[in-house]
Amino acid sequence: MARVRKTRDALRSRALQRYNRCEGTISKMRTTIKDVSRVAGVSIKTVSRVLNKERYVKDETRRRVEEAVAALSFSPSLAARTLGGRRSFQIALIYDNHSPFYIHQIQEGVWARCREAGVRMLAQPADVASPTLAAEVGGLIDETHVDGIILSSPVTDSAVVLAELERRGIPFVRISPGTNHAMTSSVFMDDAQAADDMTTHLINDGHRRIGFIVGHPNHMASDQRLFGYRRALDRAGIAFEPDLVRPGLFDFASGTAAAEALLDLPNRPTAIFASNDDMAAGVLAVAHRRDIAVPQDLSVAGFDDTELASAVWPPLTTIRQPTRDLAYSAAALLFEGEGAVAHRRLQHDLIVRGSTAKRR
Amino acid sequence: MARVRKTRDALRSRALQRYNRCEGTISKMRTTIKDVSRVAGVSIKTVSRVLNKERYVKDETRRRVEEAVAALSFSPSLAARTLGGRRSFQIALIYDNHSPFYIHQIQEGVWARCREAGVRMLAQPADVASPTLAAEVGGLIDETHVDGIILSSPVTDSAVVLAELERRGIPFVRISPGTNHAMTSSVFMDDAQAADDMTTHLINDGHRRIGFIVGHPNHMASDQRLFGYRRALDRAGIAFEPDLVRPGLFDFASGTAAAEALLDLPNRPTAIFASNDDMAAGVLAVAHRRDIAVPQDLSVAGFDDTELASAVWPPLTTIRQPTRDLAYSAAALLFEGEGAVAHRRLQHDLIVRGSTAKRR
DNA sequence: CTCGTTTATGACAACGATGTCTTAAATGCT
DNA sequence: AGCATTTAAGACATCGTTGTCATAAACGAG
Repeated sequence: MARVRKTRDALRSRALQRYNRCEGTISKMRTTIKDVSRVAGVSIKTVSRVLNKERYVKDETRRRVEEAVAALSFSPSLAARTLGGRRSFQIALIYDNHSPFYIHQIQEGVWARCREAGVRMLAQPADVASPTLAAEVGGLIDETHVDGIILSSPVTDSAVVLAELERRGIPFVRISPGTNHAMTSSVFMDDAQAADDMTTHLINDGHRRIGFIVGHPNHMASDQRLFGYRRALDRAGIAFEPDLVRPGLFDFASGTAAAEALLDLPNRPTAIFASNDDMAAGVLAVAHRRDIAVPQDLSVAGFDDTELASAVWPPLTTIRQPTRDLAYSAAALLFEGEGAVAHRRLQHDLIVRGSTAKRR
Repeated sequence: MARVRKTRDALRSRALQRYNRCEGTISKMRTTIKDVSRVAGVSIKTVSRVLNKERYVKDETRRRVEEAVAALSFSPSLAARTLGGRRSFQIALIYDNHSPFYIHQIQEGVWARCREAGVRMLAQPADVASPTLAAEVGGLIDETHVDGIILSSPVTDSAVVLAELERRGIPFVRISPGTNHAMTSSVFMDDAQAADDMTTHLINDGHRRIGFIVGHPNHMASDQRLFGYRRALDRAGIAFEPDLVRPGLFDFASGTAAAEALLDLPNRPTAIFASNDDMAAGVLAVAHRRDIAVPQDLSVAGFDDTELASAVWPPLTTIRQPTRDLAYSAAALLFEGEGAVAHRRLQHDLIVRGSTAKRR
């Protein structure tokens, strides 16, 4: 007998379970669009229309739905919207950068614009050197269905990542890319011009022997800044001396190492221009240690104008890179871009503080 | 006639559309579990079992499925898993902290543990002062179905947020909470003891007049550190002087302001202990500006051992707060905790660098 | 050898939205 | 008034997984 009724019993038990789940106990079920539709007295599709600000909803109906949404403090499930619809309301920010200050500003800028758009930002650290990077990015896209991607340097210039994104046809914007500027959407500043400006400033202060600390080789901006430094020297008719240029990695330690080398030179420079603030802070530390007065005996300049620049002594003359605004604009481009390739250049500023002075 | 066949025509057209979408053109459709099941020659449910490492799958079958997954480089849709299942494979990290470096370490730690667990981390900035904070957190949970939440100070001590989380019964772990320690899971260090250690170190160096800069009033850790400072003074039999204690906000600017006030005192302190590194950097700047030699004429101590501590001159004597490890442990607790309340205390270290010395 | 377990797998509903199609009502035009 | 068009709203399939249940095969004990 038991066997004969198996199916029917199963159905009954299923209904019972549902009953228990829904009404038998204090319900822990989530609030769904169905609840809203019931309260507002319309179909779920109409609620969906209101949620998505679609046309063809009577003002009166819209009002009723909005009231119901507020009354239930309903937030639609992103998972369901993603699965059913064509948008995921999420974008990813991919970065591989070891300056916490820089990353903080990038995150802040992207996040601010996402918030305005009602879109969630997925912050995704990465490793440009990893052989599986492209696969990871692909996996990220498959898993999350993100609507778009923002790349921060140096991921901006990873050929495999760019190829993966192109292949999938997913919209993306690059922040301060170094390569193939024209082919994809990007926001950037003129790194070469900025470095040129700073170098020129030092030259105008009477410096002739200006040390330069290059940035991380993974970052294309490093080349640009070196290029600007050389261009300014050329224009001023100052011969380029390879000895005055030292490699760095954008971090404090490499800044100190480079500074040691530069200050060990028999004919040492009267000014040192580091490709970012962290390394400039390293230069300051070495100068202090050697009792070289800054700026009297040595001018020191940085680049980026991160919080660090104002937190050291003396505060750094530096280039204000509009990092947060670059990030904000990148997100804006993604949302407004409609898939078209677009570019946005932002202005930099030369910030003169106490770490540089006229040569004595 | 047209009317009579409406339904049938509709069905036909629907089938046609499906045909076009699936096979008519170069397919841009995502790879799904269905594709994997076809390649592996099993049902989708079996693929699901392999994906979730469930029991009752033959080794041979498991192997075949894994091969298919690899061959198609398949990544399951998080949206679908979330909707269909009971987990979302996502947790949220909520913070409101204005020290970029601190946040960076927190993010890094949580992210590292999430990566190991195959879970995505949603970094969510917030504003503890916002009246809508609880609603925003609730909305976040509804939207994303996160499996758990990690709170970083000072959100750790927002009563409305805690109430919202309790009400929903969602697992959460607090990093360095200030209140109700025992009632919820948390990871922390002993802020009072750490401040006591540092103060004692300064006392042992012969200092008697020790200035103290309090942290941001929103952070409970600020009180703890002040408490530790007083406790050490008491034990050493040094009278507490209210004039030597100044308010701060955990940022560079408030550090300089407090330092100015302290160094303006007729009988100025021979050491200043700031509640974090940013403010200690502010003290260093003021000392430099006034030509007060550090550490000869003034010892300066910080707290946190952020990157900043080693990037200023002289490098700061400070407390190494295991920020990254706290964050990592918080995530670990969330994953292993099984809903039970648990705690983890991590050790701090006193890091002696060049900014402090014996009193002359 | 038979019967109860354990192991292994599949069929099918469900999750909570959006997309497509249908239909009714309101509106505009002759 | 009659018809086409626009506006408004609902029915139902669908997205890609997991949960539940059913069931066949393999195994172990009597």
